[in-house]
Amino acid sequence: MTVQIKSTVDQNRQMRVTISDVSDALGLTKSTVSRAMNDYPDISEGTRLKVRRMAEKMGYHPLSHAQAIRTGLTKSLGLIIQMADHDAHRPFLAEFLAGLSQGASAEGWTLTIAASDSASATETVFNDMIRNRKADGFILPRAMVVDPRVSLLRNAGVPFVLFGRCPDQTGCAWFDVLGEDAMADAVVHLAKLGHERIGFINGGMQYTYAPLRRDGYLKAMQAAGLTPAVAHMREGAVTEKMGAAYARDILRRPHPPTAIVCAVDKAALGVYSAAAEFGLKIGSDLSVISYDGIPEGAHATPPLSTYAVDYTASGQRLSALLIRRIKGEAPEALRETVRATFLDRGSAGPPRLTSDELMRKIAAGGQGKTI
Amino acid sequence: MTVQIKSTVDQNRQMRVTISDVSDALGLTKSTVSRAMNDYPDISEGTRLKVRRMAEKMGYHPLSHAQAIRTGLTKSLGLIIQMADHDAHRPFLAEFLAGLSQGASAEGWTLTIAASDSASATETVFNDMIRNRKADGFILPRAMVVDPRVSLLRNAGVPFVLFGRCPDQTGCAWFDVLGEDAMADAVVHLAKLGHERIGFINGGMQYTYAPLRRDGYLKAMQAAGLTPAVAHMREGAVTEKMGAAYARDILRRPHPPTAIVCAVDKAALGVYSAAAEFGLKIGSDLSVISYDGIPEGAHATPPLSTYAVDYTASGQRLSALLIRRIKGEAPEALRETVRATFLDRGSAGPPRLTSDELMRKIAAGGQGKTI
DNA sequence: CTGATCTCCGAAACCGGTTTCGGCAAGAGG
DNA sequence: CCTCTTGCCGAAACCGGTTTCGGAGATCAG
Repeated sequence: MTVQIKSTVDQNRQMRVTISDVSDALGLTKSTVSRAMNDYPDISEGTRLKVRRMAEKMGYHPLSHAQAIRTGLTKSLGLIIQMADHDAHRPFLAEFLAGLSQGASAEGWTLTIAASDSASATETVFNDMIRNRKADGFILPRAMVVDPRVSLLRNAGVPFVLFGRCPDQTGCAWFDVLGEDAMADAVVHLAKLGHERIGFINGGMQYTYAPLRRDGYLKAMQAAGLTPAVAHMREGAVTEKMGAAYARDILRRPHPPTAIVCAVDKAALGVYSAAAEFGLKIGSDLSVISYDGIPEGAHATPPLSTYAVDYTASGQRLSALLIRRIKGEAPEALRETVRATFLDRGSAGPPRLTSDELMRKIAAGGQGKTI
Repeated sequence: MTVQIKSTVDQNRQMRVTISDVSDALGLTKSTVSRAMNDYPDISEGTRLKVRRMAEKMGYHPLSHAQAIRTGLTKSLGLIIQMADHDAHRPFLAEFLAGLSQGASAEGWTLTIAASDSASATETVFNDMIRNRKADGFILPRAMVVDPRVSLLRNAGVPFVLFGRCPDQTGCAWFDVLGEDAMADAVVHLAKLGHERIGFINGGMQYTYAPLRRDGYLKAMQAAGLTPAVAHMREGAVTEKMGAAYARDILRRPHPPTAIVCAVDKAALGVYSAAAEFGLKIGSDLSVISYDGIPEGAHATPPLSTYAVDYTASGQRLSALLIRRIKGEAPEALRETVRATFLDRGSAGPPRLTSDELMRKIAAGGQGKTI
């Protein structure tokens, strides 16, 4: 039974070149080679080079598990996927993972992942991975306003990097996309087109991005001399269904907006279907600008104008930052933000209808579609 | 700089209970404890129990990295995500990963993942992970008719498990869902409803599931006394767009089918849009039964009747099988298949139109929608 | 009662690295 | 010329486990 495995292991064992192979080839000791590889100061430049070259030539890569038992570092990054989360980010999971893994393997690190169904399970999984040294640090996707993961890790003294910013910044490193700038740009864009009543549908308020995007929207409205109407603002839409419900709600108000900014693409697609119910044409009767860059947006009619996030690149940066964090850099030095890129695709145009025309159309369309 | 990390490691180090702690507590040696934990035959039942109990009580879990340097086994499963693949399986990635990670952690193993953009990159990534012992075995999603991953791993003597069956079965363990049975059931179901002309749109022919599902369709057609028409069969549709194109193509033929079986949900959604173009009502003018169980199917109108796959459960089984494979069980003993579960949701009903009526409707609808 | 066999465990080597300690030789200073 | 550093490296311990080897004590056959 075990024979088969043994032979496999032996095969690989023969193939592998160990530190002793390198030291023997050079007439040095293991310790010298080790220190040369790890840039110890008490190794002369000459031997450091000799060792490096020989290691390269022989194809020597130190076995991370062997290093781990002494150093305590596995050279692996941990990611825990919370299945309880709504699937708003699922479409990007593959890209995100690819980015993370690329960023990790660029430095010779690996990505270890686990999943959990509930918040309490998440805690267990974290503790388990920490205790058994499955990962040297963690990537925390979707920073939350109250984030139990942060307190747990901060508390345990384990390095981590957030995807998204953090209210209590102490000890937090992060990477984030400036959603507030995107929302502000969207308002400016729409204002330039001539829109005056611009609505806003925000995403999940438990995430830190939501208040930021709302502030971006509000600031830009004020800067453009427009008054944001409470009647035109909603929050908590992370699915198409919720987006549609909020859009219907907003559009039925007395002086409906001619444009709606969405914090999340899924919600924007909901706006599309609400508009369809009312017989409104997106891009002329009602303009929409959104945020995320999900593939479905490109296939909608008209294609959704949106501020797209590069999730692959984000993953890469997060891995890079986390590795530096694990290596000891201060969290304050490990905070990066980038701007989303605007994809102007046709769901935003100059307003065509007056307030009254819009109201009439909505009233008429709304009747036909009452469920 | 390093101080912070050191303290962290030290903290964890204090917390961890090592094998020596256990052996000291019992007045035994490390070697005895080790053998007791690993069920060596030369340990008496009494001490084995004493050791086990003390280990449990003290919370001792052997450090997998420490074991790895002697045994060569990391206790981690590898998964390489091919980004070049079309995104037909992306919606399930999260569920699949959750299943894999659950199956792994149930045995105290972990899941290490990497991504690659191209087929050649995949080979590099595999070799890298094998050489550096990042994983003891691999899960290969989406078995292909000609699968370079299989030859690579077979060749390197590294254990693996396929998601999907394999033409050259030597040394292959697998888990698969019986797509052929689902396709056959779909045909039977439609035939019972009264359909006689049933079309078939297959998925990507590079995957092993495609020929299987086609055979399932063909066999059931013959068994039902129906003649499958070449004009009503297409293959290679893995996206909504392709499904729509093929459906248009099939429906424009002289005697169009009253029902279409799809090997992939995405393609079925394409059939929906093609039907809409022709003014055909799904579920009455045109029936559709598909396979996969993607969430979008439930939200389509009418909801898509489909044979759903439980990707979480599949992942769990795959992990379990791979672990047993790594532990030395013969691949022949590690082959499992399950049936998909039919979700009868309303996209399949009795045929309403005669062949001529259908043709007329299609001809009329087709003109209005020419692009 | 003795010798052979079997059970069960301890001692020590080992896996592949890292890290501490100490010492040799060359260079600096007096 | 002699001492004191300093630079550089080897020897050996160590990390947390596994595995080989051998031997003490119990059991059994003669």
